[in-house]
Amino acid sequence: MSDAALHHSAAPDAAMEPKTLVEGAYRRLRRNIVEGVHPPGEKLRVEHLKEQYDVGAGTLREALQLLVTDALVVAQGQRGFRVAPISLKDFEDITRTRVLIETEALRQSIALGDDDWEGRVLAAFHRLSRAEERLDDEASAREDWEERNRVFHEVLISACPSRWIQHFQQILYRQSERYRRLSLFRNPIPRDVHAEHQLLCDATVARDSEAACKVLTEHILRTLDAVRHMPTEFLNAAENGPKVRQA
Amino acid sequence: MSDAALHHSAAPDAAMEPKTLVEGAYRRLRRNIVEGVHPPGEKLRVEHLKEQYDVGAGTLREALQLLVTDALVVAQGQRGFRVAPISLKDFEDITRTRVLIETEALRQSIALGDDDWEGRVLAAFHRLSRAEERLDDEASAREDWEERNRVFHEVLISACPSRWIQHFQQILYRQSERYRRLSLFRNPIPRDVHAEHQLLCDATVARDSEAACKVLTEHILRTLDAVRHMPTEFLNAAENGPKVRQA
DNA sequence: TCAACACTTTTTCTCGAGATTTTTATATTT
DNA sequence: AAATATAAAAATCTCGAGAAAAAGTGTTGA
Repeated sequence: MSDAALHHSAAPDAAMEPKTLVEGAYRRLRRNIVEGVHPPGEKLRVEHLKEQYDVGAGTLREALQLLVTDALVVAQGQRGFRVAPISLKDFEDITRTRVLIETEALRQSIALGDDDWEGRVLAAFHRLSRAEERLDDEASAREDWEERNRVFHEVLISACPSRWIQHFQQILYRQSERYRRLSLFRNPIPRDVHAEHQLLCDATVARDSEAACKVLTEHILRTLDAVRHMPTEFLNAAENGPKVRQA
Repeated sequence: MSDAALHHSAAPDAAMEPKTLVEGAYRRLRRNIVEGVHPPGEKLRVEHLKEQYDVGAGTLREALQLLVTDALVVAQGQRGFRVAPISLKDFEDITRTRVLIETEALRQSIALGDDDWEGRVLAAFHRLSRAEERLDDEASAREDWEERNRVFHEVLISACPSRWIQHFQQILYRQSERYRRLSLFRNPIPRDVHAEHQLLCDATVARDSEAACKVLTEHILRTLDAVRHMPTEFLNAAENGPKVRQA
């Protein structure tokens, strides 16, 4: 279970702050891996990272083990840890599975969401739209956009009562984000993304399950295309070797 | 990610033996939790368990963290670890999500499986049937049956190319098994389970996706009924612990 | 009787150091 | 020069001890 326990977790995870050093290191590490600070395939040497994250070796190891089950880090027998590698095949898998999970979640959400949920959807969409307007101007807007995009997708399915589906959605979204951030390293976020979000928001509030799921599916698949057109170096140069070479 | 990393893991996890003490402790702990040796809600004190599992405190903590992400153990802030509690609501969620995941996996498996896969399905079914015959006679047959039932379900979807779907299926199957073992603590395995497996096997080898998924869905839902008719003490008396008072 | 406070005990959390294993570098031989 | 073998270096894995926090216990006072 990522950070918040699957059971009895009232508040969203990002809100409450870590109660333990392990959890703190876990979150910072996870963020840095998703954001590409630790690129795919990079060797994660405990001796070096303990200084960078300012925790003991054992503590850092525990945080790494948490990331192993999240599939963001792989543990190789007795040869330490390493950032999970990436591949087009893996991202295709992630994308298809995410479509399966997230459309089902949206379906349930639309069927069961109340007026309050509708309000939250509109609010999240509005916040996202505002961030999209600022994308070209300020450089720092990218981080805002990423955060608000995540929240928008989360709110969309927040009326889905299944904790497990939401859990799997979180895991897959994080995986997707890692790929997307790589593909958007140069390419800006295309204009029509906003239009897609608009359609998705409209169909959802109109309680049109089929239309909403259709839009969501295309929306998710669009990211796959972006990664497909990504320079191949990004995907294969990930198999970083013994001598760690920074990107 | 349970025990085998999601990426590049050639052999099934149960086959290869642990390369590290952490992984060994992780597997033994997981098995004991699924089998109910550590009942739901039980406090998992590191100081006591380190002797039972014959490893150091830090090592045991790492193993526990792995189980946290598997949702078999919950970590409570600074109040240690505890076996994940159970509830009928949770099991309904697990069951429905499992239907979603496992039917999709079966669909893909049927669509893409080759002759070799068909053979493995028949072989797994045969082994399971033999174990079912011995269920009444020998007492030790229960463990055999559990193992072969798991393998049968795994083989059914083994031709599904999605690593992520298989990963989620594994997690959910383990969760289900925990509940099933509780519900079967007294009640024996009913006779008609064999008939269901037979139907499932036949429809699968006949490449009849719709029929196979229908049978599989009913098969999974049947376990939910069994748990529903379970004495309520099992579900609520789970909040074990020294002198635990509910919040 | 019950609540609040201080004290003791237990448990968790964290860190640093030693033992294996893997990896790198060097030297020797064919 | 290539390949094997030996030695050195680095990193991992593991354990036990100390600091921080929680739970438990008993006493006092209204």
